[in-house]
Amino acid sequence: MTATVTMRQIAERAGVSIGTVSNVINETAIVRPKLRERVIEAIRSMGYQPSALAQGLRRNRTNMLGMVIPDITNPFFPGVVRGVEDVAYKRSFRVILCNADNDPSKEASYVRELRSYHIAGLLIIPAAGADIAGHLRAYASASVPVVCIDRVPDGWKGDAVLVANAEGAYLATRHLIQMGHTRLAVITGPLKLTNAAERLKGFTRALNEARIEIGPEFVQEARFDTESGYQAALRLLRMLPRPTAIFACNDLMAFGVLQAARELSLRCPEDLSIAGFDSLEFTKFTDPSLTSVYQPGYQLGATAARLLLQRVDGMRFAAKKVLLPTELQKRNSVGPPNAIVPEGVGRIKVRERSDLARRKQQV
Amino acid sequence: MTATVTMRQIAERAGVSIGTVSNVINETAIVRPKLRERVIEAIRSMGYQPSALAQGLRRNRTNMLGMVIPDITNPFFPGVVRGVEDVAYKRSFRVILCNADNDPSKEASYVRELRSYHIAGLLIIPAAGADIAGHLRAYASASVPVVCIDRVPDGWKGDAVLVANAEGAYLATRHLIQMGHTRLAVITGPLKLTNAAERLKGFTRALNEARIEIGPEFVQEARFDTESGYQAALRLLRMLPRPTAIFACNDLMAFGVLQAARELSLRCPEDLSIAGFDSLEFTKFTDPSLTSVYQPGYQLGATAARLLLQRVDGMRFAAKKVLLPTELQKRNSVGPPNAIVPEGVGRIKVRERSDLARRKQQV
DNA sequence: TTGTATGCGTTATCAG
DNA sequence: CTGATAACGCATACAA
Repeated sequence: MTATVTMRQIAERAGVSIGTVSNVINETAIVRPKLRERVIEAIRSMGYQPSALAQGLRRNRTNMLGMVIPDITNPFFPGVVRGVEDVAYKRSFRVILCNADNDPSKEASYVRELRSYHIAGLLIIPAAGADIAGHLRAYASASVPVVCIDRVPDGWKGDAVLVANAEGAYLATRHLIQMGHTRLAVITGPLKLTNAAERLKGFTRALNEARIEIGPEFVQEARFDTESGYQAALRLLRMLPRPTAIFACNDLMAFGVLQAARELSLRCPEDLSIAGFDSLEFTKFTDPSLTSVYQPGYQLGATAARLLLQRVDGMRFAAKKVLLPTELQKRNSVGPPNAIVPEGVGRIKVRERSDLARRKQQV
Repeated sequence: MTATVTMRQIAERAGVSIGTVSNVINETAIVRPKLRERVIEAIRSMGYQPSALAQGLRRNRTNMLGMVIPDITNPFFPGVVRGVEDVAYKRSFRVILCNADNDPSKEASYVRELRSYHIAGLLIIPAAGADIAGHLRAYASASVPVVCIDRVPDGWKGDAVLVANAEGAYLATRHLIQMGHTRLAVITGPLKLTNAAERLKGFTRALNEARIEIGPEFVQEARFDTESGYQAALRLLRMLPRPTAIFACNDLMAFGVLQAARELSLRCPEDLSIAGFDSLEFTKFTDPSLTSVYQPGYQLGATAARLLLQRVDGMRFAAKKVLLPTELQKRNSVGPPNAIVPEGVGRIKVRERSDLARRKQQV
């Protein structure tokens, strides 16, 4: 039942006024060294810690950042969260993490509610089909900055940090084409998401450049998770003729494709080439290891947090749209169609450095 | 520059006193229907939302839960966090997520600081070597409940939700022994962590029961990450005679073993059997798929959150130590030593249901 | 049943 | 430089 120690008690102990204590703590005025010492000593000995609540109420702003994400169990997001948190921590900001669970109403409720905490800023990876832009503008009009990550809701004109989705998808698709594939299929994410739409664009551009045409049934929309990727792959692989290569627009769905291929006894890459997007740590351990487009999750979060904190610091500049590069990482799930794997194209044996270590170094 | 709307404005708009508004919101007194309607209408039309800060300050408690974890990018933890968050959300509690980064001082600083937010309760997965029990007791003496998850710091006598670590390790080891292995090695987590120590105990017990003795060099301590697992595996696999089976005390380290084996051109399971712990979603996609001890991460978090909220609700009972069951999941990384894989023991082909779906269903 | 007034722990403004 | 004192937005005891 230790009562929390307040400024008042510090003031009494140090024999000064409460205002002086505040001045010492916030260096908001010069305090005579003698008093200053006494105050500091009192704070130390009594283990005083300012109430973040009272501070927030008074200052009308806290040191909390809100972060709303679709689902922390999607393995792409932890890295993003970590990037945010590391940057925030260094600047003494804390993160309230909210899983919108891909549910627009839950997302809206989080976004609305976070305002009541007087957060200093909001980071959001918008859910599919969410009509959230209005809520976000409410922040702007209360001068609480918002930065969108990874995707952008309809009608969003503010800051955003994204990756080169179209470019990455283009590279992956071109790679498949260069390996000789012409019957290519794609499994997209929910096309309402800007990143999913962009990836499809990249895929299509590569096809157009190579003058390859595919039927609409070779474009399957799924939900960025393993299960829906698996289902989509089953649909594709039961078609006749079936595709010789599938570009899955994220790794989870690519895993689903892997699983479907395995069940249908299709060898990868001999019978089916698979490329993914994300290049998660695990892609190098799958059977076969997965060729995938790397996107810098940690950097995405860290960059967004830095941008947000600039706004929090009051910096004014035109809405920024930061685009982080993607990069095709070739592994073993892609090969020529229906052919013996040529010498040297097969197993790639690399000792990769831990991605996290690499990413953190770049912060 | 929309000023936030306060109770006072609602009161004016509805033509009542601020106290009445409060009474309507909190149902803390019966309000005449007519006034009540006016207040509710005012709240709706003005988009009023109570300040969580002011409420917290006044009530001396918020609806935030603190959650301190070692590192969200360790793929075991997101499920735990998700379990916590789902339970918390349903009860209208929010989660402040803190990555201690396996750094005891960062952990301590988070734990100390969270108090200043007047959180309703604290959930913590303690870091290795952290002398945090004292800080946690400070919560108890301020009657803020604390529940430890997955591990327990030295000297912790309070609530905890753990898994049957020793039992799981015992099962995995016995399985290896039953396959005929006698030169078994183990790669443990940091032995200061109770869960790591428990897993080693289970391993040892299985060995003792089978009257198998191994040299101390076959017990390698690592850090629960892929890299340290990889290094430990290299040390083990360069020994003569080398182990025919390695039990890695979590899946990340098992992936490291897989990588080391691959580099040394050892076939798994023919030349080396590998068992892990966690049974992450990905274990079924690795090459070969990984035999591993499943621990219910989502349930771990959900259970801990429920226990914590009972305390938050003021329930009094003796400190509880909840033990969730573990379960050996056999896949393809374990086989008999130096032998042809017998018929039927080899490839396992199952269409497993998504773990997340299963876990959520159990909430 | 409703209104008024006080205080939660700070910060910030002003006299002194 | 330092000490009172008034908010910040809300809950609550008490008066009406």
